[in-house]
Amino acid sequence: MKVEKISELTTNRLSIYLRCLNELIAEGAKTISSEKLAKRFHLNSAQIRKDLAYFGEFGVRGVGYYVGELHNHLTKILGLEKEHCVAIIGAGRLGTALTDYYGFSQSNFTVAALFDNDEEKIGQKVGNVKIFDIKDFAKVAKRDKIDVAVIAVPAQFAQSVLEKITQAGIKAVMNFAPTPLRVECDVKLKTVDLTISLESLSYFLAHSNNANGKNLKPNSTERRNAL
Amino acid sequence: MKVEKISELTTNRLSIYLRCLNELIAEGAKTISSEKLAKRFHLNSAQIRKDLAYFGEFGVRGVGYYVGELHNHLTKILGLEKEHCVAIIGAGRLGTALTDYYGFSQSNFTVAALFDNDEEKIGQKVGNVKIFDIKDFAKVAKRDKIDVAVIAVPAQFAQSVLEKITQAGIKAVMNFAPTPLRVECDVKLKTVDLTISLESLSYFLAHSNNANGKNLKPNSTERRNAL
DNA sequence: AATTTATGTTTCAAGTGTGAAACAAAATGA
DNA sequence: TCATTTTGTTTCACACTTGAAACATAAATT
Repeated sequence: MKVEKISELTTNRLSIYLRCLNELIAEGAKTISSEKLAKRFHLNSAQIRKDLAYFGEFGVRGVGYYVGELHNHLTKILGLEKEHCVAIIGAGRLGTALTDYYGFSQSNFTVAALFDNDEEKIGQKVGNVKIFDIKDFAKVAKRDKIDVAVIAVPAQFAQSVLEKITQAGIKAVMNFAPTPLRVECDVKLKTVDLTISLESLSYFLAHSNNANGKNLKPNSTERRNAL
Repeated sequence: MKVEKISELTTNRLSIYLRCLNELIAEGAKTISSEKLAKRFHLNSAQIRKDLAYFGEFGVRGVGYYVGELHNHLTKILGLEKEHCVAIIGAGRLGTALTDYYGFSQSNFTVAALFDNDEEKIGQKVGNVKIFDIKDFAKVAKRDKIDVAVIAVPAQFAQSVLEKITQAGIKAVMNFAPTPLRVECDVKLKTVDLTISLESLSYFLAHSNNANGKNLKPNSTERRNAL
């Protein structure tokens, strides 16, 4: 385990770099310099080098980075060389939608199980994924080697679901319930709050008078989100 | 239009406060002090007062805030007193899932139209929402008074879709395509990148050795996302 | 009228992230 | 061998957010 603390913004950028490399590989590029990478994908070359330098010396001075090699390094750094098994808790609209969301299947994340407390739903299937009783979470999670959980239940149940799954040993959780959750520090929680995002758009619409001229500078918080 | 620049983190917190007030209203509370609000919902009382003070004097010294009144103020500030009409571009899995996602219908956001370029899909319906040809976006958006667009198309088409909808006058866009997009400054773009979030979880799993003791301090970036 | 409560407002220190600049080191090519 | 390219690394200034502290102000209560 690396002891230096690496900012999440840094690791988010690693994801971006990996995507860029995928494009370059598809084009057959062999090497790329930080400068060219930055130019092409609207990034910052100094930051690319700094981000990568946290994890080792992957480049060759005078040459740049070997595309395939760097891709492998980033894949390893991000832990994407192994398959991750995902459980989705909540077999409602959002949960079932996420179950066959191409974004999961495309990458190294496989949805292995759905959970709900509705007896009508338990035992049914969404695509190939079976719906289990949330009471059996610990057992099923262990059996199916679940290492990532997605919370897609109504806000009022989210905290208790979170506690249940962390007690079962899950260390990585993505939360779609529009409520802040509290977790112990050895558990990683990512909350995706669509309500806040929508209301943020609404705020913008309410406070922008569309009279001012356009300009192309992207706004800074969006830049942070995007990179 | 307020001229002071208000941080997006501030407006995100306004959304949180609004949720808290909804709970309090449901319980029949009439007034609440910033201190009690903070204690109960794990917020910071000084920050609550500061955030609210950007927009006016809503509290009563010696009393606190009148719950219903503050709720109304926040609703207005966030522009949630009017209905917003949402168009979703991309009638794939994610797009159709979002279409009947309760999170949209519950609030003041109504999905008014779906768009796609697949002739098989055009003309069909998802729930009550009709799927239109993306070529007709400008026309339909004007007719149905669309003011928010959601991009749910594959990454490689996202930028061109974005340009099409901004040319039609849309000023608020939520992007689910896993790619950074460039917009003009008078357009608000929120990118929700589930891939980055997942890979961030993967990174955490790859770099945490689960040997260290637990502690309850929430990690700072999650706190920022949640509040 | 005096006390209490709690907001509105300002100020400040601490932490974090960004991006520019400078430069040594290493590899390539002429 | 020498010049060029580009990384790896350090340093610095700038900006932003947070949260604490201090205090005046206003309302309510005794």
